[in-house]
Amino acid sequence: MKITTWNVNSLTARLQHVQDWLAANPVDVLCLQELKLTDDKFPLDVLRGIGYGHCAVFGQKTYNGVAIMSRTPLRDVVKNITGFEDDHSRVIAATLDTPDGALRLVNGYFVNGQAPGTEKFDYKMNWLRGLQAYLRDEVASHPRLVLLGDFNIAPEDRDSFDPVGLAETIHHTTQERDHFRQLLALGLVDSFRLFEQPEKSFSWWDYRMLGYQKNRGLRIDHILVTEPLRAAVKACTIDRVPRKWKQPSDHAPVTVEI
DNA sequence: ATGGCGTTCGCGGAACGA
Repeated sequence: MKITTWNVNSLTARLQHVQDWLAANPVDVLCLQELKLTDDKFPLDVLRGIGYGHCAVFGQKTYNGVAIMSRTPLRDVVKNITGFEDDHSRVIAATLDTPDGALRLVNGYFVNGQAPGTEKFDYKMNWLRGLQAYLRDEVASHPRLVLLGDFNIAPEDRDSFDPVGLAETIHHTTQERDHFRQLLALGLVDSFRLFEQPEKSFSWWDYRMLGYQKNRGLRIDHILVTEPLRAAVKACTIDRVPRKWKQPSDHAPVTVEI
């Protein structure tokens, strides 16, 4: 079972890349962030045509928007964070039935937060508090749970190309990293760090300043799994190939094999 | 670096991203 997270930075602009990537990487589930389209514009016919006919979609015009695309049926879809009022479409959860039992998927496009001291950063902190409370309940009721998406947090110094120069800036602040650790404390593990990984492994690179070419990136897209799944995780990899394509998303897809 | 680059909306340039 392969499950992928990918911030596509507009599904409209990236639909061909999604199709091309899935043709080469026929994963079981693809979780998308930053759809930047409303539900009625979601290209279900195209995706059904390439084998992903089971889609849970939570779109929004221009900004945000998340979806779970699956080869097999999804059930018990929940949109946004239960108990946290939010105007943005940032979270969608669904259950996938597998031969090994039910798998709860929680796909999130975490708040960016702009910079510490701004209203957007305060929103990020409140949002993270809401997510944590929600996930405490979700983890309790779903032993086999995967939390994945664009976290907009570089959890450790090794997840940034410039941890010294960018210390305490957005994605690197102590407050954001505390929130990441608190998610782990709910009983989740960062699947990427279960394996030996190349140094300077990142999932996002700035479009500007030759960010990708110089590997000036951050690892901010993550796949966390609950403890009962830990032993079942076979691999977690970042695919930099589509970042080299023409007009790419600034994020790379991250895949876990369970 | 207050930059750059890309997407959206909409038709100029602002908002937003990270």
